[in-house]
Amino acid sequence: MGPTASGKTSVAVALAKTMPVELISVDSALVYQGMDIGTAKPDTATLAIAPHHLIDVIPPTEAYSAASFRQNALHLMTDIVRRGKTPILVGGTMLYFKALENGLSGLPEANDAVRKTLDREAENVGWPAMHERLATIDPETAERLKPNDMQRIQRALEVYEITGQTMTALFAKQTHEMLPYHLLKIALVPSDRKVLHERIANRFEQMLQNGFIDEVKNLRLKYPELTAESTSMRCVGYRQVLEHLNGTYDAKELCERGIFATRQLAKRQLTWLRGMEGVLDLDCLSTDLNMLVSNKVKSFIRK
RNA sequence: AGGCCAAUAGCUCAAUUGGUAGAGUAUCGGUCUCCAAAACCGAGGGUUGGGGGUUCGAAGCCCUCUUGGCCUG
Repeated sequence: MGPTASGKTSVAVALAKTMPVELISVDSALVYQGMDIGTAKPDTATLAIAPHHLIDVIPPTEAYSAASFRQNALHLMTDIVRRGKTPILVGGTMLYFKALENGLSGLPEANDAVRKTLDREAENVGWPAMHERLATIDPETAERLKPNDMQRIQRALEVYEITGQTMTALFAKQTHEMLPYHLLKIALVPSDRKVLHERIANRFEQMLQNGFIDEVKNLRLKYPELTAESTSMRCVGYRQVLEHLNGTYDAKELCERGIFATRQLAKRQLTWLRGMEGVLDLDCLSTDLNMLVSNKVKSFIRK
């Protein structure tokens, strides 16, 4: 685990070269086909040497989710273990890690039609009013949600709409199933945030030079139904490129905003990592990082 | 060289025109159970370009300096 631009891929590839492991990507953006430059997806040469599961699994017009990830990852892990290898989960989508480890309480899956209906209602009355409505249905959930937290209010209402039961009731019912694996949790965190910020800036500028804007243009041509609201187009960088293409701001501002958005992403990822139990923190700026990780993993596998 | 205009938070800009400086954004911190590279919440930050003056009181008036822009020569 680690924030964006912490060097997870290179560590994972180094591991894959020297150990009987298989890599599973834990990344909500790498799942999209055709989104390569802006997601800093490992290139084909790298993927040939060190294959990653769960990369390029859906077109950008579709939506992935924590639940899909958990399901896919569990199947893959079973297969990998059967082949006598150790699964290595590499990525920065912390909700996916959490969903994998703790399960998801058997809530109903997302329902596009229900969400659209709720969206339309909210457009008229506003989310605070929807929040008030949730308070009459499921006061406990409403209590922990802010009136503007549209995504979670919508989810809570959606759950009720589909099952007729409140989220609170469903949480109480379901005991989380244990994950049948021993986990070694390693986080790559920077000892100096400034250095990570520099890396982020350099990497984003590089992406622009490598044709990031053209990548987005081509995606729009190939999938005319893509909009700014599409889950895939809400990814860091893609959103900003779209806004730039729509004329909201110039190239210089695109670069700035892309960097800001990436820094904010990294910050949120670090917040997750700080709150996680039993995580081994390693400095991603350390020069012998590969060796450090490799030693930890080796001794873990031996055990 | 002379004239005019501007200078306020890291950045872009407000301040009923003399009553004691606020927004957006950035930064920092946090929340997170099927969109999570998402969505949301909170915090810090300015001796108002420098110096002097007028006034009970100056971001706003006067003088001067500095910097930037425009105009004339």
